[in-house]
Amino acid sequence: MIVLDLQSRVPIYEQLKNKICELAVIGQLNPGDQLPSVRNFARDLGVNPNTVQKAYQDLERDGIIYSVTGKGSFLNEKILLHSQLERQYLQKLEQIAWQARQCGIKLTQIIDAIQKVYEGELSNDNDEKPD
Amino acid sequence: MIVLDLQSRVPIYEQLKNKICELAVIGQLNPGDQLPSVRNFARDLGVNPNTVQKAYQDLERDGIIYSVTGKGSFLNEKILLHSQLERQYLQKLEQIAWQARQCGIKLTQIIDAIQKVYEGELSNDNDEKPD
DNA sequence: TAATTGTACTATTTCAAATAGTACAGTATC
DNA sequence: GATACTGTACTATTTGAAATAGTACAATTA
Repeated sequence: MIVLDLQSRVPIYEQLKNKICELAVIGQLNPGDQLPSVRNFARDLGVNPNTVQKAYQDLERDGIIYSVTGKGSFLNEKILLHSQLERQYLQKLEQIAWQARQCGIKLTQIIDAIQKVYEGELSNDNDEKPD
Repeated sequence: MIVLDLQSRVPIYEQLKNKICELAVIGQLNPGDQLPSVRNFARDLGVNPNTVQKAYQDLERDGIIYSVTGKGSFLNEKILLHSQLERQYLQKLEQIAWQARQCGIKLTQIIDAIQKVYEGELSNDNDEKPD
C-alpha cells in the first residue's frame, strides 16, 4: 500500500514516482505488470487524476514505464530501474556527505550511522525510516 | 561570499540558515562575531529583509545566534553548532540510506561513494558538490 | 539628535502544485 | 455498433508557502 505525505515539501507526483520505483525494485511490481489506471489510482490515493498522470508521464519519460492509450500503463521490461535508482540515491547521499564534510563532520561518523541503518531485519513495509 | 539558489525548492531562508551554520563551523564566522544587519544582509544578498529576519529568528530559536534590538545579531558563544549540524546531517543521511536500502542498494556501494567524497583536498569555497 | 539595530505587523505578489472539469482518441468487451 | 474503460490534452481555478513591500516602534550607538 502506498502512503503519501501530503504535508511534505516534496510534491505528491514525485513521491508517487519514487514509490512506484521502489515497488518495482523490491519486486512487488514486476516488468510487464499493469499499473492502476490514472483514474483508479487517483481515487485510491485520494488525489487528483492529473497528479497521477504527471507521475506516469515522468516515469515514461524516464523509461520506467510505458503507456498505451486505451490499454493502460505498464512497467517497462528493460529494467534500468535498479541502476537508475542506485544512481539517484548515491547522488543524493554524496551531495549531503559533501556538505557534511564541509562542516567538519568526520567520515567515520557517517560510516557508522549508515552501517547502523543496514543492521537488523528488513521486515516492515513501512516506508519511512523510524526515529 | 554567500550565494543563494533562488531557483531551488529549498526556501531562501533555509539556505541562508545552512550557509551561516557552515560558515560558523568552518571558522569563517566565530563565536561572538556580529552578523550583518538584517537590512544590509538583505541588500547584499538581493533578497527581502523579512527573509533574512526569518532566518535569524530560526537561528536564534535553535540557539545558534542571539539578537539584541539596537545592537545586532551575534554568533552564540556556546557552540552546540557542530553537534547540532552533525545530528542534522547524519539524520538526513540515515533517512536516504534507509530508502536506498529498501531499494536493494548495497551498503558497500554507499560506503564507496561516500568515501570518495572524503578523498582529495578541501580547497574551494564552493558550496555545491561538483558533478 | 540622528542613524542604526532588531522586531512586529499587515498587505500584496508570486509561483508551483494541486484540483476541477471537459473533451477526444484508442482499446476491450459484449 | 454500443458501452465502458484506457491514456492524453487541454483550460480554468484554487491553494498555500514563500517572498516581497511597506510601515511602525523600541533599543542601542555615535
